[in-house]
Amino acid sequence: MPTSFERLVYEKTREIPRGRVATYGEIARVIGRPGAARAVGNALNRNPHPITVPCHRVIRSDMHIGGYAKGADAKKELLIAEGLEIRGDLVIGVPWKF
DNA sequence: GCTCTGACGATTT
DNA sequence: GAAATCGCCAGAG
Repeated sequence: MPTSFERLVYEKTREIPRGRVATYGEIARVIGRPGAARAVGNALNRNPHPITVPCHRVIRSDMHIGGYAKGADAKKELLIAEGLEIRGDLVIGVPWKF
């Protein structure tokens, strides 16, 4: 069951519009836990709402693809399908500002 | 480019 | 319940 911390993570992640991306650090910051980027990744890793939470739009602060529960490759495809460009492990996109 | 260390919350032991 | 371990990380060296 989701904790309050996880709920906040999912809530913010859901606000990311199609074609935009956000970083783990950004999310950690807006939910009031700056520096807890790892905890955010942990929450998304056990994403209990794969349908409503587009966790594939969350990438690393250096614009790298990072990881993905279903495989980084699938994450790339999803981002490409939303109109983003991926070069190697780099995501060429506009970071979403909460 | 890589490796090491730090920081945070969840899970496991 | 406390300590150890893990994770889709971040920043410095």
